[in-house]
Amino acid sequence: MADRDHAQLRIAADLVILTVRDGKLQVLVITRRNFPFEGKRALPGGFVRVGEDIGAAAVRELSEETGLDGTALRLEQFAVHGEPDRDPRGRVVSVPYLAIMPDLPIPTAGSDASTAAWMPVEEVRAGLAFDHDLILDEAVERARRRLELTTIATAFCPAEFTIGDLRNVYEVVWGETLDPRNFSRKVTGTEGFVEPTGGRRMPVTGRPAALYRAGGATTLNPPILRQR
Amino acid sequence: MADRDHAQLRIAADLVILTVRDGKLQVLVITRRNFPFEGKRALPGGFVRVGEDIGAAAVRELSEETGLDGTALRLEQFAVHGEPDRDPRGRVVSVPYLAIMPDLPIPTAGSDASTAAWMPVEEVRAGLAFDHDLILDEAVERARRRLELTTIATAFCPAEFTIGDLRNVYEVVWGETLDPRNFSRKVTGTEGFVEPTGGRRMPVTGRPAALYRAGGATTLNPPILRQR
DNA sequence: ACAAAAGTGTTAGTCCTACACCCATGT
DNA sequence: ACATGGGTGTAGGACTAACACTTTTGT
Repeated sequence: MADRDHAQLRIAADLVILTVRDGKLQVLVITRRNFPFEGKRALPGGFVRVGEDIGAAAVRELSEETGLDGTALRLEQFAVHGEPDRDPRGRVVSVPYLAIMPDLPIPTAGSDASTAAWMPVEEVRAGLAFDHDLILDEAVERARRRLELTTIATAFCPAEFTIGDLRNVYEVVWGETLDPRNFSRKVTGTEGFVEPTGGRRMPVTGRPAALYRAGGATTLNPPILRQR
Repeated sequence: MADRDHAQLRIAADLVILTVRDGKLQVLVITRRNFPFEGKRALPGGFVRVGEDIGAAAVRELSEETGLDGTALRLEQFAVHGEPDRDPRGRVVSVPYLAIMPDLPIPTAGSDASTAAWMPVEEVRAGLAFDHDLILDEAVERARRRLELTTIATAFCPAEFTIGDLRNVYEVVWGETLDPRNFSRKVTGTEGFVEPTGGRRMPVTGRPAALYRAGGATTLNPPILRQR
């Protein structure tokens, strides 16, 4: 019935951390220092330890490889990849996590961390180690859907942001332009999406924009749907 | 860095197979014959073999335990559970799959299969082995969302069905009643959701209903949203 | 004739889109 | 004054919910 020869089976927790930076959707990647795919870019992540929870492993690996604090992020797990030959080291089942964060500098922490960097999703596409290109694509599609139905877009923004900042997130992630007037109304009219802080921000030129912080709601009703 | 003591780590593929039967949402469960939780109900599933794809293992276990052919089902993988102590036999990471099928009798195939049966979700709730109650809840919530955005409801129905049958699926899975008139228009007005077969079905009493088959579309645009 | 289920018409409301227009600032 | 981005008003269309009403059968 159950076979016992599982010596080589391991679980890896991998992370797709997305941000909007320089007007582009960017992903946090590291450069591998070891076999296999040495020198190639890959998603941050690593093996789950004995007795360690998978989500905890994701947070730990993120910290070790990039210096970021994963406990502050909403990590969302999505579909695993476990094809028997996806890793030349043996059977490795990858459990991927998606998180979204504002454009912060990567703390160039200790040993491993020096190679972590933001890279535009378009640039790394088809260039990552393992099946990480596929995992990245699935994460991006998931993030796009999440913008439709949840308030996660605020996670791309700093603590205080303008409606224009938020619209920029949607435009960059979806790759389409939105009407600023209608978007503004839709966001401010949705209970719990954003709350005015009372502050304002002066643009280089133009009328000052009101500042907002993320509201308490997590789901968006009605949803903000993409054009099809 | 990576530790090597993974002797006990195994992957299990578990299945949540849902149907609508006797006006209730039902799930396919087996009765366990072995340690642990012997005699308790559980979701069908079992350990992935060396060199075996996880999805293939799900199909194989479904066939072994229930006699059903999983290749005919759209299996959809959702969030894994890998807490270190979720299985008394050691570290087992469960990869759950959701599938939806019409109300068919369970083939009482060979040895293991005799215990497989449909059970109403409400009746098995809080009574399953391992953390299968939790996995079931997540699967049901996922199925509910799928009805909103995809044409998956037709998978609950036999090859030919009436609009009333389809409405009954929504009502049972969502646990709310829908207006038959508006539902009928919404479904027949959505390109690719259902196609008329030309046939009719006579109810016990009342006007005959036109028969339909599933159309080619998989996503539902516009979606059919639940009341909030 | 009646009950029951299927299906059509209609109306009022909500939401979305497009775009004209006004607002507030730096240069 | 003018360019620029922020924001409001508004009209037309699409979609929805609610429900009166008609159709088609078995008894």
